[in-house]
Amino acid sequence: MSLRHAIMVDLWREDGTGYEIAKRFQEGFGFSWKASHPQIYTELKKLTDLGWVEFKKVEQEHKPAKKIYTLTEDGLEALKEWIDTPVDIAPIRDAFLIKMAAGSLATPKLFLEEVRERKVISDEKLKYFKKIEEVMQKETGKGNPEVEFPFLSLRAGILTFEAYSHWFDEVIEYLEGL
Amino acid sequence: MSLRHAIMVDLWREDGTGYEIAKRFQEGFGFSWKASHPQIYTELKKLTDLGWVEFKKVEQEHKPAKKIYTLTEDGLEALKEWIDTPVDIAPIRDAFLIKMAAGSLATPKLFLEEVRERKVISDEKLKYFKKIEEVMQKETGKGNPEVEFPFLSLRAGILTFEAYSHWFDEVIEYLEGL
DNA sequence: GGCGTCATGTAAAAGGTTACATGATTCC
DNA sequence: GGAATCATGTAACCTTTTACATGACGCC
Repeated sequence: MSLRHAIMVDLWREDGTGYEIAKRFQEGFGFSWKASHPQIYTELKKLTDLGWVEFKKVEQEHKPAKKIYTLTEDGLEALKEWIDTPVDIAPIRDAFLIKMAAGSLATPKLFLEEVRERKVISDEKLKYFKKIEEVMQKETGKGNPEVEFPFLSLRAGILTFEAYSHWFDEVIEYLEGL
Repeated sequence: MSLRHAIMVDLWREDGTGYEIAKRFQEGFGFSWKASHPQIYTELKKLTDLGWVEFKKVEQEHKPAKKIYTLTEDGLEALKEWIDTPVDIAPIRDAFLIKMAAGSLATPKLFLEEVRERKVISDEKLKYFKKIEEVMQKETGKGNPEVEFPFLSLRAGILTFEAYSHWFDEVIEYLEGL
């Protein structure tokens, strides 16, 4: 049940509508979670029933009304409790690694194309992360845990995407030499 | 629907019972997929109905009868087709990264403990991967695609777990200095 | 006229986990 | 006596995705 807590952390950092949360999550939410909008609306309703979040309805002209959600005191307590409880290690489920293991069954040209595309996308993400890193390092509040922890979370993304980048190079080198 | 293809790749590499496939998958199946036994038995039934795998029933003394599954010709064709079709990039869903982003809400002692435990487990896995790597490098058939592709798949595991190892060091250094 | 953005949701289907069920053997 | 290994499966539940549904505005 980590979606619940991912939403709570997101709201803890900044209030927002379901729509805004969904947008942040589609881009990977601080590089750590992915979720779609129906999932988020459903979970926000459950969290409201629990009293862990609450919302203010805001009418808008020329736009549909929106609900701005906030984490409650109870929600913050529940979140702290969750953070102090160890979580399971995330299972690896990457279909591309299955394909790699059976790469000898692939049409080499198509496979090389897919690898190259992946490297481009992966490197773009890495570049984006590094840009954020730079901004964070210049930020006032350096040394402040509320800046340092998200920074470390970002570092996980940077280090893993750097690893991917090197891996793609190894794969491309092999495929080009075939 | 990657579980299906993960099972097919597994059977393509070596015939086996549902029980054996489940065992390999619990350990991460070549570091790329995780699945539980009810899921595998269910999928094997579907694959049998499709004619993509078949089994021989083998009676055993002092042990329950077992079904040894094999990939069929049709199954191999379907697998090749899948491999030539690009797959989506795997979403990141790591609850621990959520916790990291909100680490300032944690009880430092408990958090540091969890990170240290994770580093130990992660480094053990890395050591295990590196042992396999060594064995593979000495293997006859070096240069053979059926050895090289699984090797590259393993390399993905090694590079990402090395990245994790460095990341844990960064995190531990910060937490110890708090 | 169609697409993208803002903004909410419901419903059905697919994918995955956990609990239940059985039963013999071997090892501590 | 209890736990682990081998070997199969079903059923209930939870999680996630995809499709459906609505509606106004601005842009090309």
